[in-house]
Amino acid sequence: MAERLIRIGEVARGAGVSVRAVRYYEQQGLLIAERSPSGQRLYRQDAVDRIRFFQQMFAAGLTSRRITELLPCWDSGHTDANQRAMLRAERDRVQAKVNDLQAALDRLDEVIAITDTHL
Amino acid sequence: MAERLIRIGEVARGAGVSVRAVRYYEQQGLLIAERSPSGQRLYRQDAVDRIRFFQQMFAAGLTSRRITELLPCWDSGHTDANQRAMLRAERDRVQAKVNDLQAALDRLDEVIAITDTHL
DNA sequence: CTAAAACCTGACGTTGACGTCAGAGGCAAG
DNA sequence: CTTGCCTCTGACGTCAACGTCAGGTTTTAG
Repeated sequence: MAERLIRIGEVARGAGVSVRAVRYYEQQGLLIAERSPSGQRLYRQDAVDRIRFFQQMFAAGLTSRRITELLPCWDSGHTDANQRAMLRAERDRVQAKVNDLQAALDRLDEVIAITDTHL
Repeated sequence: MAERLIRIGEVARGAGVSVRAVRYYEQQGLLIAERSPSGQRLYRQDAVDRIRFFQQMFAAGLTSRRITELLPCWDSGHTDANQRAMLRAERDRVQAKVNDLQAALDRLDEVIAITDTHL
């Protein structure tokens, strides 16, 4: 059977983002949609997963520009030297951020422990 | 001996931030400075450590407003119920962020491993 | 058939932590 | 004394990922 296409509202609800966000992703070249004869955007089911993936990368601090540059790595599984360098750079950056956050978390836990002592 | 006071440039260099940033912290109520007769800001040595601490909290996603609300917890070691709730909320938020970042990191490592296979 | 709900394209507004520029004063060295 | 760096107070600019509003079309439910 032909693939069932869904409209933007369903995609947004499915991925837990706003309709505006989905349009924004298209504007940034992250997510291309087909169009119905009347001009409405039509998506395949996997658009939901792609958006969830975008959210994950956004949370990791990657910009939409960087994601567009790295999308072929996921879609084709192949990379050039430049993309590999970017991947490693982002990986290292995220790793450093995890370390920073963990340190901050420790300081928060520290003061929580101290103040709880005074109960 | 009386405490040696330093000017804003030295503070900024010591903490690795811009002079503008230090002024901004004062504007947000994070860091109060004495003033010289001519109006220049004068800081104690520990201002550098305080700024490093601010940077750590900023990196963890706390706003300057939230930090001002929680500063007494560090300065006095005492908290009220409201502050304890905020501390735990921030701790949980940071913990969740660490988890998200770790998941993103895993996905990056995943694609790096795959693309390295194709060398 | 009609009204509500969903969709469309601009386009301006928001938030936080600063960057940057303008114009003016302050401070140690030579 | 003047050169040059540091500091001051506004105040507007920046960036990213959307939020929000306006004004109009389309789809759907009854």
